[in-house]
Amino acid sequence: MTEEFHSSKPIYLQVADRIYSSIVRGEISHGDKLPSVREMAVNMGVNPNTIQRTYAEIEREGIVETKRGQGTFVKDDPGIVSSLQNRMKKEQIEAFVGNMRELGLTADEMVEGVQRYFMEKGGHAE
Amino acid sequence: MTEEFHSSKPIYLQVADRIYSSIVRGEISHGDKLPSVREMAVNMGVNPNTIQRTYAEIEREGIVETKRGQGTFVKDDPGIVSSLQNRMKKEQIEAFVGNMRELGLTADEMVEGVQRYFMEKGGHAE
Amino acid sequence: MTEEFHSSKPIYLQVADRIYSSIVRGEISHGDKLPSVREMAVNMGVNPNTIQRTYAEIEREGIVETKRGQGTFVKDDPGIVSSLQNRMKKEQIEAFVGNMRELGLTADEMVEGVQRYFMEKGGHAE
Amino acid sequence: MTEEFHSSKPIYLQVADRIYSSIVRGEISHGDKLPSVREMAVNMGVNPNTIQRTYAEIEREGIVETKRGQGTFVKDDPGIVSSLQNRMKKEQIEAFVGNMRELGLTADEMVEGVQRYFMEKGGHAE
DNA sequence: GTGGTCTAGACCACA
DNA sequence: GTGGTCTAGACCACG
Repeated sequence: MTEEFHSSKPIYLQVADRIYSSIVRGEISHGDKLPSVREMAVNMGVNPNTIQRTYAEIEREGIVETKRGQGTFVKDDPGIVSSLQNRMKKEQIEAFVGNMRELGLTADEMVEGVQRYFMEKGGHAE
Repeated sequence: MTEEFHSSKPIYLQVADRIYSSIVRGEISHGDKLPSVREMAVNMGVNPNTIQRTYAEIEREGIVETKRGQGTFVKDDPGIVSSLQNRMKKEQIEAFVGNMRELGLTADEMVEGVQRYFMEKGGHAE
Repeated sequence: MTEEFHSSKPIYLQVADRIYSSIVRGEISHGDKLPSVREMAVNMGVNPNTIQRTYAEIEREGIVETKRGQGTFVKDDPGIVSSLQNRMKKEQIEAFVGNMRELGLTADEMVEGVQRYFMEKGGHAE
Repeated sequence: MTEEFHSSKPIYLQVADRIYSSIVRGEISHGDKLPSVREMAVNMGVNPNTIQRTYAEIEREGIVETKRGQGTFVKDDPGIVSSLQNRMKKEQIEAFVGNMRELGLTADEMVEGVQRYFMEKGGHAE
């Protein structure tokens, strides 16, 4: 099940993003074990070193902890999910607002822009 | 007036963003001449090679054209501004929605998130 | 009574440190029997293999001896405690002085640093 | 000028320690450029990837910043040296006190231990 | 089995 | 030239 990576963002960060998404979506829960480095490497079709780097990164960010000889686990803290979601949500909004502001847009125009996006897509509420 | 560039985005693209902002905000109009590569390089405190690359990039995107021996000019097309703004706006919104969707958020939650951002900031209109 | 181990130091050495502490503090005396590997493993909440390794290590260091079929005992030598304490103390001081010297600090500054540490902690004598 | 690394601590962290020492001792000042990754790798007799990791680590710790295409520089902040020294000094003292306390030693005994160390070494004030 | 480190050598974008 | 990423393959300590 090899995957592909397109963005210019480093693969090890793209993998981190996927893991974050899985956690936020509830596909992985607090306390769960992540696949081993080697296993994940095979799944993703990348080198184990790349996954190693991913795991080191998300551990540094405090989302995950490694238990020696046992593996890498999502921190067993029930608040980790909402905390992570809020953090990522905030980051996205701030980036979005900052960029739109540079285009000379007002708050109302930003909100309206997002609303219109969904209207034009019709009932595409996935 | 040396500036500083911190983002991980390449400097030459950050410079392009600034130029786009200036155009969209009306500080530069269609048909206007951009500063020479060397002049801009001094203003920005970066290497002329970097500005060269910026100009090549925004020319490639069709925003600007080079007249030999005269310099680089914003295309003398009255619609260029709104066209540029619309394109960038659309890009921002699509990226934003895509990212937020990955966090498992609904359309309503996205809109609400942006609105709340401005409420919490209060009269912080910069 | 499961415990937790955070330090980057190997768990089997952390367990050894605890045993050394117990001996030096007099909680265990020369000639005393240590808990069995399995018992200790349960107490510490770690794998028996890990304790096995701990016992091998402290035996190798001459603090403990294994009597076949009977268990692991602290050597029945009255001088073992002060000897162990002196050795560990010396190791700590040498490491400390070496590290501080690398920071360009003088002997006086080292002594003063330790003294000040306790002053600032005030009556925080645990 | 190949060097050797003995400690069980990873090489990339030992290199970091050396750089920190150089900064604290004033051999490198704020704003100075560090040797390039490749150059340092040759000096230290290790693989460039290892140095890369060192540089990434000390950048993450805020001691150093990289200017794209130019190199890695000690942050141009006059307070960086004393700040770094204080941080490392504090770390050393806390570790030392913690370890000595585990040996059942009192504050006075710790101070005395360090003082005696220097006395026995005689006028060995390097 | 697990994660962590290291080497070798390659390729890339950036300035 | 610089730092950053990635692969391939190896070795290690730990549990």
